[in-house]
Amino acid sequence: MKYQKIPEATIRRLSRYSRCLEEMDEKGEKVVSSAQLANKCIVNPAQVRKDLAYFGEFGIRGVGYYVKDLLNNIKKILGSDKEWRMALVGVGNLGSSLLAYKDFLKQNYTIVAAFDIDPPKVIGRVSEKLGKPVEVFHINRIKDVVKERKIEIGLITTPPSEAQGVADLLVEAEVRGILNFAPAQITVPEGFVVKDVFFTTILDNLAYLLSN
Amino acid sequence: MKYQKIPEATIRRLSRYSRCLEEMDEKGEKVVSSAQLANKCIVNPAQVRKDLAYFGEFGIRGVGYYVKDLLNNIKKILGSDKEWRMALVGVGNLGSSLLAYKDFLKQNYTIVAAFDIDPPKVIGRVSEKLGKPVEVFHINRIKDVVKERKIEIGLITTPPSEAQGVADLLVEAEVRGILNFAPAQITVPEGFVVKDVFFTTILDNLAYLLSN
DNA sequence: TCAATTTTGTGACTCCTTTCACAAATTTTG
DNA sequence: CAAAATTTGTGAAAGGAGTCACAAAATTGA
Ligand SMILES: NC(=O)c1ccc[n+]([C@@H]2O[C@H](COP(=O)([O-])OP(=O)(O)OC[C@H]3O[C@@H](n4cnc5c(N)ncnc54)[C@H](O)[C@@H]3O)[C@@H](O)[C@H]2O)c1
Ligand SMILES: NC(=O)c1ccc[n+]([C@@H]2O[C@H](COP(=O)([O-])OP(=O)(O)OC[C@H]3O[C@@H](n4cnc5c(N)ncnc54)[C@H](O)[C@@H]3O)[C@@H](O)[C@H]2O)c1
Repeated sequence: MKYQKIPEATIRRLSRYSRCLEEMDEKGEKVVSSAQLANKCIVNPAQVRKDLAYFGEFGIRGVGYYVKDLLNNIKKILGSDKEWRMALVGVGNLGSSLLAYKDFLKQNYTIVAAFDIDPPKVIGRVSEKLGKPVEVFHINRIKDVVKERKIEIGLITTPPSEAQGVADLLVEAEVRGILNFAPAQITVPEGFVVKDVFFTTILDNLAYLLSN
Repeated sequence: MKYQKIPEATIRRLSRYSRCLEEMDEKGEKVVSSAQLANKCIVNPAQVRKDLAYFGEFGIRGVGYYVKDLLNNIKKILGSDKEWRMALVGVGNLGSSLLAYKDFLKQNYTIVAAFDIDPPKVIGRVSEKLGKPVEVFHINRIKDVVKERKIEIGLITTPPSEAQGVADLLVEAEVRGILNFAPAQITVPEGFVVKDVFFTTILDNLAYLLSN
């Protein structure tokens, strides 16, 4: 297998396979064929095999894939085998809900600090709903805390007008990955990555499909 | 311009153009070229023109596009010129945050009813933070209320184990569009549409990009 | 042991999307 | 008014991504 550029869609599907394999593993299923996995994930079986083939040969001809083994391999590929430490900026509506999101606990993504600019939200506040509470700091402490807590991903849940400013702070603090929930186009230097979660874009998409 | 199948990516970009044009309009900008719009949206100028050309000729050669006019046209294409009435199912963490999301008020998407299965969340409850409060009903009333309030889109914010069941109820109530936040693969009959918002998929994506 | 069966991995093909490049339309300038 | 400048709309080319089809590898069963 020689090197090729890997399509972004492949990565998205790997994440899907990962979720399905986890379910299968929980059910105690040992082996899965590309056809079964494809069926569960609603894709083409050849697509499953091709996606996996970008990264190696994980299956056994005539048999299929060992669920646990394939799951581990996919996690290693995605980098979701390691613990990712995240910071949340903007402890408002959405931010609070993310802080209280219990499933993060079960997964390899953890919010280890939160930031806000509004003193009432900051002073002594921790998110109580979690087993392990999350401290809320004033935004002006972001650089220190990021360094101290080895934060690698930032979640932006401030109003859109603040998003670029917050992104700049995260970049300055060398947080290389940003997940942006504010509906604003933000730009970061080479070497940094932003992924957007735009509810409205998805709703517009739905609206289009329903209208046509 | 003859009919062609329109790429999904084109629809996503139209939504992006729409957001940018709205900003420009607010700033009072009257005219925009494909190059300027492309620059703002970080795409290729030819892409902008081609995307628009699927639907008609909206520009003037040598001039560009009238901001207001183009914005209206894009909204008409997306179906985001009309009011969309939505129901939210699952008034937990995330659900409450969506109910309190003020920007929905400014936009053409409105949550007009919410549902839950947990009586304490239902009885007499309304979401107070909004100017116009949202009533929370017991899930067993969904069919009536959907009909009565002419609901066209459903938001699923229940635990993943309940997502398919809720989707089935929405389908039965003839809600043709579903926005699913629960990390579970749900299926609906022909003629219905599901869009997923999987936080973990996006985080996996970030993790992959940061690891490689 | 060997034929039949299963299922992977992958080259070739098809289909779809993006980018390029330029004629056509319009405005601006001299 | 004509030439220069601008910018759209679009056919053609290039580039990616998805599907097909089959050889290769492994298992099963007689
Ligand atoms: N609430 C939702 O369900 C929802 C849904 C989709 C998108 N969004 C988007 O998510 C973002 C947050 O939405 P929300 O409803 O939680 O808003 P919110 O107003 O409740 O919260 C915003 C928070 O950001 C803080 N903040 C403002 N400027 C800051 C800065 N410079 N540094 C640090 N913190 C700062 C505010 O103090 C506040 O606590 C918005 O951009 C919104 O458009 C929200
Ligand atoms: N909280 C977040 O920030 C977040 C982030 C990403 C994804 N999600 C996903 O969104 C979903 C909701 O998360 P949450 O944190 O709000 O959970 P939650 O437990 O706080 O809320 C779930 C709500 O659904 C209700 N419910 C359960 N079964 C129901 C049914 N059959 N019909 C109607 N209502 C029902 C419950 O009573 C509860 O109020 C989950 O699937 C979660 O994985 C949440």
